Amino acid sequence: MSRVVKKRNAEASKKLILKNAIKLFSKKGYSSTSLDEISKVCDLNKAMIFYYYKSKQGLYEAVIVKILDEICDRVINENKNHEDPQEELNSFIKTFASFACSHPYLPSLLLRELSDSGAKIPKTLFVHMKKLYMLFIDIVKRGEEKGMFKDVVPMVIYFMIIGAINLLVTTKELRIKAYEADGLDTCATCDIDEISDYIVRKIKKMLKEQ
Amino acid sequence: MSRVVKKRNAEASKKLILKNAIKLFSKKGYSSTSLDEISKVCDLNKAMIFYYYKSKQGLYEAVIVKILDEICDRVINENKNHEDPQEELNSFIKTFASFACSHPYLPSLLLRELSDSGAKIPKTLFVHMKKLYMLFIDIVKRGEEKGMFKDVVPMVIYFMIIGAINLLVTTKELRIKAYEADGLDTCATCDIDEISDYIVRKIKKMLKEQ
Amino acid sequence: MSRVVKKRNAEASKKLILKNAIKLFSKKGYSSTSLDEISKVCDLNKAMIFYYYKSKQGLYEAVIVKILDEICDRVINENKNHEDPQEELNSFIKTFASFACSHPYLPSLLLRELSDSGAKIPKTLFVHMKKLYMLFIDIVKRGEEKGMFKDVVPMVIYFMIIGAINLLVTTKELRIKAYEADGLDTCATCDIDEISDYIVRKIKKMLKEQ
Amino acid sequence: MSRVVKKRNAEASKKLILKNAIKLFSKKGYSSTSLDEISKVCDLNKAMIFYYYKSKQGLYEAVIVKILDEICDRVINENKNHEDPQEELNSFIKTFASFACSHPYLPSLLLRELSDSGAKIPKTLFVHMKKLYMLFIDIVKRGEEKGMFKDVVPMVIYFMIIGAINLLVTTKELRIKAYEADGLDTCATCDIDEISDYIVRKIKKMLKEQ
DNA sequence: CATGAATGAGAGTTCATTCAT
DNA sequence: AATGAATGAACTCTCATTCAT
Repeated sequence: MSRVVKKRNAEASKKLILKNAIKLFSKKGYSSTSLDEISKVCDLNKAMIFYYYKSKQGLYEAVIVKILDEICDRVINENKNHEDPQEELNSFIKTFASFACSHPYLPSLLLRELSDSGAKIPKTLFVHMKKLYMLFIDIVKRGEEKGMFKDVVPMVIYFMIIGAINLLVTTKELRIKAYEADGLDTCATCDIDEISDYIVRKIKKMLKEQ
Repeated sequence: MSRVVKKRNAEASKKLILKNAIKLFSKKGYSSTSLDEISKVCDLNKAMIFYYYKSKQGLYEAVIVKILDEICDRVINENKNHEDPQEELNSFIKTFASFACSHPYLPSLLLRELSDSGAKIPKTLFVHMKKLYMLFIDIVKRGEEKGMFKDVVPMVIYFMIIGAINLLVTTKELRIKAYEADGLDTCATCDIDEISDYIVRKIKKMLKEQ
Repeated sequence: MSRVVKKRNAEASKKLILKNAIKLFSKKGYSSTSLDEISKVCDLNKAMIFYYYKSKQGLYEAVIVKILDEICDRVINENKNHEDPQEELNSFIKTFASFACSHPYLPSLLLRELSDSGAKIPKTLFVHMKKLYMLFIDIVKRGEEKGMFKDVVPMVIYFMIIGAINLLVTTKELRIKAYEADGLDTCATCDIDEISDYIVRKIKKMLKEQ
Repeated sequence: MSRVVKKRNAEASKKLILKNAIKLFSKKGYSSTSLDEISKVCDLNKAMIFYYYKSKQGLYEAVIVKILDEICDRVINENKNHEDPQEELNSFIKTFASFACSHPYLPSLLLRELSDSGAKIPKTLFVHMKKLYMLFIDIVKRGEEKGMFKDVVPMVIYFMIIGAINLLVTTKELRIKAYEADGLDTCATCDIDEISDYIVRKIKKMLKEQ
């Protein structure tokens, strides 16, 4: 009956749980991820999850808040350096793309949550999702005022951008497989910078006057 | 102990299960949908699902194949009437959008599957997903050959189109809520025809030679 | 990581735990009361319960001993003033009833313990329960010797008295509800003095010689 | 991986579960009884309990209804033979006592439920408990009308009777132990008939005029 | 074809208890 | 004397799956 007692470092344990929860929830979705698994990966007792996050739902919300806060912060930060709305828009796209690529859980979580018949999304998530969209709206507004963007329906353009990037990131492996198997043109070898440059160029063309 | 045995022909029961499975899997996702629920909605015994579809996974694949086949057939059918690649592309977008709107399970399923760290997607599904994309590639190719489209990376454009439409359809309720709550510009009142017209216009602008 | 250590003298903390344990065990029973809850109500760390009372069972026994000691002391004290066995019996009944009423945990605990297939009752508890009964036997004996009580089987009479009082106290709310709902005659408005006067009168009639 | 499939007799399994649930809930109370234990005793899979009774609470209510219905039926049945309220009262007491003795779970369950801070008792239980009390009230009423009973507060008398009998039944083992250990007069050797005869005699004396 | 009884594995959650600090 | 981190076992409940009828 050897009872090995662990670390005893609250902050570390709490963070460890969150880190692994992000990974697993993104990979497998909410219901398919079990707390058993999370705790095993953390090498911590399952009860610790309840100790720190009250419930599975509580942990999940912590995960979402963490991820969305990070991407928002990053976008805001990058845009400090730009004054021109066009440049801001470019920066928005590139920042989002590179973040999505290096944190591939963001796209899957976003897609999964948004596809979960949206209306039931918990408030926390809702609020945090809005934040990112509002950053986008803001850029668009300023662009329109300066006469740089024409005929913009921000919701649709926003979904074109993040929809495409999200899908490109989450399907990466799949696209490689399809290319190897059937020689299908799936952009298998493009890296994220090429892709986001392309998107930037296309969106620019789309929004410019005339 | 009177046991009432329903007499229904086999085909009918099998179809009934598939129909309700489509509804429920789309609404709640794979793991959150229980076979108990599906069988109750069908007013059929749970064991029948195994009889016809072998397993939960088997039923799920049948669901996906059904949906993807339907959308492919629809796209092909609509395009019989067009000769011009630009018109074909427009038709592709509009057909997909209107189908997605009237079969709102398609977008959620597509997003969910694609966000499920794609590599594990079963072969059947894989094959069927490719079919739709190949229809798209085909249109693009012909457009390029005729010099109508320039600078096209089909995978990215494809994901822009279906990414945006999928997100717009699945977030419908959410966008209405956000509009009512905060007056946010979420395209809440646009109908799908306006939206797909807008997308058609923007994509056209994007692809036309300078 | 500032850790605020409460300074309270040991006795105070120990008593505080006992006090709240009495309340909670009586209200919800042994298994439905959690040490978490007790410690939260005390605003003390859960581990302190183990520090002072070794285990949940240990705390529970302390609770019971405390209660039974109190009621015994009270009965003994009140009877100092009486010489006549009949008056002592009356006093026993009234003291028990008024104590039960003002410490409503006594009846529930007694009933619960006695209904817990008695044989497993721990020794401490056993000893303390006997004490009260022996006070009763003593009164009866003297009454019989003086020829005042006839045909007394003390165990049965004892259970009639404390059985009735316990049930009346623990069912108070229930009886009010039943009266309000169905106009049932449940003695809903009687106060404890009327009731114990009635019991005294009836027991007297029961025991007096022909 | 030997999977032994059992009986396949619905009625039998359902009854078996109820039977063992009665035993265990009475012996250990609601929260201390685990469904694991019940299913093991039945040699049936735990899930069967949910299959037949939906939840632990559901099973518990079934248990209570069963017991209370049985005692009510028995009382009603025995009283068919009597016309005189005094005889009916005697019969009520004796029937209750002998039933309690041969179904010792009744007293513990009654005591436990009534001691559980009555107000939270579920409706089903509430209704069934009332039924027995109303049978009692009825007898008393007729006795008073015929001038046979005087000065009756039915709730108190009722609780004296069932309180005493319940306690005598549940403490049987305890009383024997106390007698053997300390020679205490605990009515250890009396059988239930002697006891109920004694109660009948005492209650009669209590209620008669003069 | 269809049913309902039965199962086993695992889910989220609670809780008494221990121990380093 | 007091704390909070950590544990393991148990609990209620769900679910995909099987099988006799």
